[in-house]
Amino acid sequence: MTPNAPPPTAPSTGAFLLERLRKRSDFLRAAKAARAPAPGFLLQGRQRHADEETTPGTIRVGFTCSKKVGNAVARNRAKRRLREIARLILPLEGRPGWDYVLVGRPAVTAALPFDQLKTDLSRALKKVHR
RNA sequence: GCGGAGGGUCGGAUGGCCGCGGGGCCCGAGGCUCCGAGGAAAGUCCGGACUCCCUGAAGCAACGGUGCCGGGUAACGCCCGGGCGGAGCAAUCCGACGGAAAGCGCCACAGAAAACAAACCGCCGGUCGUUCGACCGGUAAGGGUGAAACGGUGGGGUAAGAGCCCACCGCGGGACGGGCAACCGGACCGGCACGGCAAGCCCCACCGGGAGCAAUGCCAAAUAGGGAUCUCGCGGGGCGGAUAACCCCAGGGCCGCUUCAGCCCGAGAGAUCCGGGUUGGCAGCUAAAGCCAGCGGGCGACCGCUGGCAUAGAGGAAUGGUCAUCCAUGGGCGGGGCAACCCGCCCUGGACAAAAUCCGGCUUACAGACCCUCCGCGCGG
RNA sequence: UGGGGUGUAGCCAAGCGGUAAGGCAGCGGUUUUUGGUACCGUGUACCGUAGGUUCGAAUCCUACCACCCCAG
Repeated sequence: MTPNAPPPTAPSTGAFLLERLRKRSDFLRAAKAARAPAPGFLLQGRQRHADEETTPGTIRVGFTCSKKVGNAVARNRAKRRLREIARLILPLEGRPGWDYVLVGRPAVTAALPFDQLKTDLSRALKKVHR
């Protein structure tokens, strides 16, 4: 009964520390950089400059769900799902020294199957890294 | 049983794996353990608590709000009870419900006339006149217009009419009685005088300083123009040796105005101290006019006493992701049964809406389930 | 958290108690060989939604909805 049941995909080791974006200016800088649309969300990403006062080698990530996504319940749910895929995928496939921003979309971010969101994030990351 | 009225409660459950915020413990990387959204957390429409700002008190003015009466409350525009008006057979529900004889304003079109009495067609009398009619006077019953036309119906009366007179109804006043009051009843009197709109201005009564937890306080870091305190000094006159003390007279400023009280300034110089905006951290920050139970008072809102409980505190903002089973819901298939329905399997899939300083209300949204009380009709006893 | 504003035809809009201007666009016509221009004519409004006040509401009042802006 237990032969499959692989270990969970979450990296318990924490190869790279995830940090949260908190300043508006960081979000604005990320918005001007490369972007990769996905069915359930929009990914923005960029490599930080050396002169920015951040701990190098960390991956930073932010989440945005505007009023277009819906009311507070819908926005919170979309942000939680985005946060969850970021927690599962970014430590494995993200690049240290980069900032990422995930933007929620109305209806679909909360409705798509969870596995599809994860594979979409992997694909979008490859696109942004080019 | 059918139909209806009012009120209340709940608003998925359990578990596995991986996570999030906060508290506590372990020496630490890290681990263990406990707690972690709502009845509306919402809209931000009212009322407060709490902070900071503003010389104080009284009166006036302005502005804003409330608006039948009484009570409850920290307070309210909320709640309870009562009155009045309206809807309903009823339970019950609804009502911005003070004042139009303080004043101003408005009432389109139609109509003779729209608020103060008047008179277009009429009706009646008189004069003139061949008829049609003209003029003078009386009248407001009839006609027509309008949302609204100056009491209604009947009778008497009259030249024709009219509260001119009478009866009933309406209206106004009202001794007296009931009620804390709103208000209710009302002998009797008046003969009709008083159109509507105050969610038009307004009048009356009552209430109200301003800003808001991004308030405000503290700490640390890095940088330029300002303020506070103290000392010296400071208008005119009197007294005096005196820039001292005391007294008198002035000037300016401090709440929108006035009065009273009070305070400050009034030549500058020196010394000391502080602030402002930026970034980060800490506090404010969760014990709340709190919740539950019992007893007592009150028609009730609610109040009092006793006992018990400790119940989210984030800060680009935690309370989740995913899977399984069950429950509610909807659908399909099969079986049993006359039927209502029952059993099994499969699929579907969970109302509204998420704390942001806290509390009392209001308003709005809400799949479904359950409970209590009452009313009408039918049937049975 | 607090404050302010807007909503009228497909678009821009006036009107603030008495039955909804104007312009652009649209449609039809005249002029032109045709198109454009010019001229003439014409349709289109539950006045954001729902109640209320009033004889009468786009206008006044109340609640709600949507959008926009401002301050710390």
